[in-house]
Amino acid sequence: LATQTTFSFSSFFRVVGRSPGRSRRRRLQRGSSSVHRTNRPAMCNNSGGRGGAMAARKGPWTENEDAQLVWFVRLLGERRWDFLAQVSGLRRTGKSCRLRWVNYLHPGLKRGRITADEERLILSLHAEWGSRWSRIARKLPGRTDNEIKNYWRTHMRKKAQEEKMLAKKKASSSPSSSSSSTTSLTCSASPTATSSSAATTEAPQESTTTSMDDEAEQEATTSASEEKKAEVVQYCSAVDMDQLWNDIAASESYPEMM
DNA sequence: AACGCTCGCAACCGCCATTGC
DNA sequence: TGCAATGGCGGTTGCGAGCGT
Repeated sequence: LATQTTFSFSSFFRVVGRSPGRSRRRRLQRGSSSVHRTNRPAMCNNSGGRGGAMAARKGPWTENEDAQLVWFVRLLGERRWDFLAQVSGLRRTGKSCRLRWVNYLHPGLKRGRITADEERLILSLHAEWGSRWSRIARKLPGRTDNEIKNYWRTHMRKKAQEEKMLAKKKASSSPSSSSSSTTSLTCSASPTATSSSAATTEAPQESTTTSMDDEAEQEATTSASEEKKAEVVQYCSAVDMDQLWNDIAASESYPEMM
């Protein structure tokens, strides 16, 4: 069980002591097979990796993982995701941590349905920029590129279906049909957008898919990691975070000190 | 109640640009 | 200047909920 500790205090200082950024580590995600295309809770090997590095977890995030990630992001800031993933003890890749934070945990996120205004904006921006989702997302505060992308896919699917229907109708009816029928679809509010007030409501934190293994494991390790967290807090609160990063940067000059 | 279908969304993958040694 | 690490981005997948039959 000791090897499965959710937070490794010693590794924190070991890593802080050396370079948090550029470890001579092989890329985690490259070259991994596409077999694991699943959201199921699963442990899956990374290709390569440091000596003794644990396999990165995949699948849905648990509440504990979320809490841990939030805690460490607040501590270290929204940067150096790979480092954060290492020191947090989360058995996730930096990419995964970043994604989770950006798409789900970020405090500025607006939950709820896309409003009619937002939809109009998305449509116009998409017409202008195409599938530049992150760019579009920047124009919609509180919305993520993933969210907009998903919305657009659904929207376009609907649109495609409706246009198919219209085309069928046209084909079956006389050729002299009315002309304005198709255009109303693109820029009007979708049926879903009518309840625009829903956007402001705080979505309940999902507690969904915590597997039995996870629960048992987390229960066993939570208290221990809490203690360790407290120690880290003590360490980190004693130092200004900029100071901390400066220290880390300075330590990078002596990578083999540890 | 059981089944199948659709939708919404979280999370993954691979590619690529950037950064730093 | 080249290479490796990292992060950002767009595309894709699969699960679960909701709904109709």
